[in-house]
Amino acid sequence: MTLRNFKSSAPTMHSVAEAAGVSVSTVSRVVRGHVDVGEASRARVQAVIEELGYRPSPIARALVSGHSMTIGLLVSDIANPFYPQLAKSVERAARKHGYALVICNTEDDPRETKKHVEMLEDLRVGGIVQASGGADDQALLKQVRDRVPVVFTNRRPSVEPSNYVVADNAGGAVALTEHLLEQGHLRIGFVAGPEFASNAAERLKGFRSAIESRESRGQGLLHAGSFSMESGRIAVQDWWDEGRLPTAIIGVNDLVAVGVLEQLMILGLKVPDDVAVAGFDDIELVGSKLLSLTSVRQDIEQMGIEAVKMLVRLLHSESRVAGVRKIIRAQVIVRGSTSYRLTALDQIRPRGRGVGSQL
Amino acid sequence: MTLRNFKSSAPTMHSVAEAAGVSVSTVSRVVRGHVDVGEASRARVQAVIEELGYRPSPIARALVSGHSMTIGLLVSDIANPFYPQLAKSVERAARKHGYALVICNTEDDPRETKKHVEMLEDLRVGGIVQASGGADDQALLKQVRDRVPVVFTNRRPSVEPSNYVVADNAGGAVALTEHLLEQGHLRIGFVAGPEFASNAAERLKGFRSAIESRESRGQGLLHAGSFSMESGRIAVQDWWDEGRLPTAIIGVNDLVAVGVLEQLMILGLKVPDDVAVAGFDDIELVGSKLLSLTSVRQDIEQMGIEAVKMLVRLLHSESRVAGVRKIIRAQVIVRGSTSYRLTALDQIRPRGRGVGSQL
DNA sequence: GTGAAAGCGCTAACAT
DNA sequence: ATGTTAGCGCTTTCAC
Repeated sequence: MTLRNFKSSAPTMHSVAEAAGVSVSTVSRVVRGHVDVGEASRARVQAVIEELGYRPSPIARALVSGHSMTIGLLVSDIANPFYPQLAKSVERAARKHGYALVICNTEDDPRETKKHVEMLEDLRVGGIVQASGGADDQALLKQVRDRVPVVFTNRRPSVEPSNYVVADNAGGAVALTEHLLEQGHLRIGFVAGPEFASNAAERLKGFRSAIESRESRGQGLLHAGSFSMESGRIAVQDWWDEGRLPTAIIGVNDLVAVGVLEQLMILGLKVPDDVAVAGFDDIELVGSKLLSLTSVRQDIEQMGIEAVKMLVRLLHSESRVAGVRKIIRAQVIVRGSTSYRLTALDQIRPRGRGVGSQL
Repeated sequence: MTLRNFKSSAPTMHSVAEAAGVSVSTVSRVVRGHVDVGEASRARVQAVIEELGYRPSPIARALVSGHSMTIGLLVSDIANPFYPQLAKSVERAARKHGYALVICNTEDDPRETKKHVEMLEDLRVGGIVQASGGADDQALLKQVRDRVPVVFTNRRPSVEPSNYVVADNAGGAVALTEHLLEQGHLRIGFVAGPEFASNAAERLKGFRSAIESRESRGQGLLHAGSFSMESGRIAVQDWWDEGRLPTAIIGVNDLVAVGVLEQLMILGLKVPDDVAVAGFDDIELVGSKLLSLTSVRQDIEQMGIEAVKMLVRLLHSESRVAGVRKIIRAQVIVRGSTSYRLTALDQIRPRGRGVGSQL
């Protein structure tokens, strides 16, 4: 009834304790589900918590414990459709484990990465999922030392030992290239990605090895590029200008492949009749009949789930094990862009070791 | 040199103070750029900070100040291409003001929204950008009371007074419909979105008013739907089955329009010859020559920037003003899907009051 | 089983 | 201009 008892701010542990007639430590125990609490107290505290609508402060918790229940996700470009799909999965999985997600755009710039990681450290994140690693993987690990566990995904890290979950990019590329060879293509073009991105490198490697295998009589053409549509368009135009357009073109990812499709259309060429086209990732869009793009599918959702699972396991294991890896299967989804026999009916060609060694 | 001085953890304000031979308050003043600090001390402290690589703890700051330098962004579905574009812009703008961004997926579910907002409150975010408001706008404002400023965007909130920055959806819809009418279309279909989404409602309203204007001799057809491709496909199929397919179809957003395109293709119909198609948002993808979709562009980047700007202004103004609004111009980007005279050359038809009253 | 007390890294009076 | 002190809301010994 006193005037000074005016505080209308959010209930704290203190106010709960007061209202329940116990000490804050008891409330703390109840909140954390500790065992050493009498039934009577527990019930009373629970009731008060309910009544007051008390919610523990994650900030205070983070300050004292050194951990916020947060995970950081590093992506090069959230506007690239692949990443939102991954982010969605990671967010879901993280939340299932009680973690909130902070997404950071690195733009594949080491300085940006560094700044973001500093911020994540300051936020006392429980762990970091790096989905767009590159040349600075080493620096990242050095920066966080053993303070924050890191799981790489999408792109295999360039440093060992490290924890990662990536798709069998090379295997997928081999399967895809073989599919194209089987279709009778002899001149196959590959629009590559940036060299610092290991997924791009592995896809290229798989392509090369398939082309160079002794059963193959195919010839490979290469064009440098990035992960953008623009990159695909440029490659096609260049090849066209040089008068040596391949009869089949692989984009290092679906965005590039879409760029390829676009430029081919502009040139008045038919897909797959004149040129077959395929990509990687099987992002949602390209499965549409409008594009009907053959693509190497990596289960993006599974990748996100596994990455979080790995991170959480790392978090809970006191020993800072490093070197946990998991390989996700990659399978070729054959669609109209590489096979004109296909109309409504798409085929699936499984592939990849899909083993997942677990140290 | 003592053994116990082993602590290798991150430098704190305390350790900086010690090393610089001053008190923590002085360090705090230096860090915050306070004026009342002697040149000598300031220099010494700066040097030590540099040397130790000290970074202030945002968590401790948040605990004492009640604010983390964070902004929450609520979106219905991060995998919908519109939102990553918005998120990117919001993140950039937020960071420019020193804020980090936390993205939350509400799935247009009030319960999810509520839970996420609770989390954001507990995180002591400086403000919230709600990009997917709906029936629960009222509840959201009630939940945060005056604790956290909220700016609505994309969808105009259903409650007044409130702060928002949205596009001139109705105006854009009118302009788009008029464009279709000018093209000679008399039966125009509109695939609507969920009723709780005001942007969808306003687009429909604009469509209706254009159709019903006295100059128009057009007839409007309506099909209920959501914001998904599926929604567009179903509408087309239904109309087709009923034998009353319009000669022009507007999707409530680009995703729906793409679904429309897809189903038309499956039915073997030509765009724009048999049916013209248009959408809203002008997301990056649909500008591609592959789709060449006519769309009502709202400057997504500008929308994000303005939303953050508004939020920051709200944050800095002690008075909790409510009722700040801004309307973004909407313009019809005419492409091949509604005009077969167009090939490489796209036209722009500006529209919208584009005023932006500013209370 | 429960409480008292120290302290996480800061900011903000209030001294001086 | 600078130092001292009291918290912010919690967890965590350590007593009892």
